[in-house]
Amino acid sequence: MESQDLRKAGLKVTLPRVKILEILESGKTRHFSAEDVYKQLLEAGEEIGLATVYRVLTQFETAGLVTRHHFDTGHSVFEMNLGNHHDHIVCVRCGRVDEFIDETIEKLQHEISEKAGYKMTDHCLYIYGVCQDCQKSE
Amino acid sequence: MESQDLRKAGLKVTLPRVKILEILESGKTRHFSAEDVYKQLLEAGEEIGLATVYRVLTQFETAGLVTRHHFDTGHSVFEMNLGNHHDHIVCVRCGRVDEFIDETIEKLQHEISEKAGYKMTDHCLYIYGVCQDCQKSE
DNA sequence: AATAAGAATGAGAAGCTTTTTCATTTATAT
DNA sequence: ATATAAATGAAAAAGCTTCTCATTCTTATT
Repeated sequence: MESQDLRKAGLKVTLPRVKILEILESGKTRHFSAEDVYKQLLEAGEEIGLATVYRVLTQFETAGLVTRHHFDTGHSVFEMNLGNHHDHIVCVRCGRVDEFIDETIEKLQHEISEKAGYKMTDHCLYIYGVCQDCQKSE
Repeated sequence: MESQDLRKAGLKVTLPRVKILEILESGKTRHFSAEDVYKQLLEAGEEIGLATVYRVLTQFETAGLVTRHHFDTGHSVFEMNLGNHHDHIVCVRCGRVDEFIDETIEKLQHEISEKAGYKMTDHCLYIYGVCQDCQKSE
């Protein structure tokens, strides 16, 4: 039950928060802009304001439920935290996002951090490019 | 002479472009927001509009003279390309930025792009951590 | 169940960074 | 010197995100 997640995060169980959590967990996609979430809410007949969507997503981020990615496409993208780390490859034309994981790169990052004297806390690797579909329609 | 760089890039040699290039090359800092550049121009007594700063920086980016970084701070940061591509390791405490380059990672990124069907245009790898100084003063 | 207190929400305004518009100015080739 | 196409400045607009504030809802307490 999602309401437990909300309670654990110290958030009251309200309709907007439950609905947004449902969408994020629905699994249709994994990466949502605030606008994406807002549209899905409208389609589902829920009259929830965009401001609330942003507020709730920010709260979810603070609570560690979602991660916010700052892609170069100009808007933020939110993603449920499912515990499995991965990096992103983003289409600069259509905004499509794919995921990948490369163990070699992961290891190298730790080595690099050590060499530089840093205690690594996080990292993000974004590859930008033109996806297959967008290459066709050039 | 900077004007040669501009000509090579197919850009007319205009006062705004020369002045902005000078600032970027001044070496006081390596990372500038558009606002940073704009302020330095004002301090230098140059009446150059912010719109022009953005335009010129974007042109410089297209021309390969500068690289644009989308940090999580909400605005873009520009940096002169000195021919040496590198990635960034950022201290989450003090904001210190170090640079590094790892050829293996570079190669792997290209391979990953191909596998995913993308034509890679760019990438950015940020490692976040606590730098040596900040680890001491914990 | 009813109530009180505080938190959450919606709608719109506002804030920021960045881009666009358009009349005017400027660089460059002739 | 002149024509022409590009560049510029100022202001408006765009796009994403946050803030304000009156209203509504959740939750703990009667």
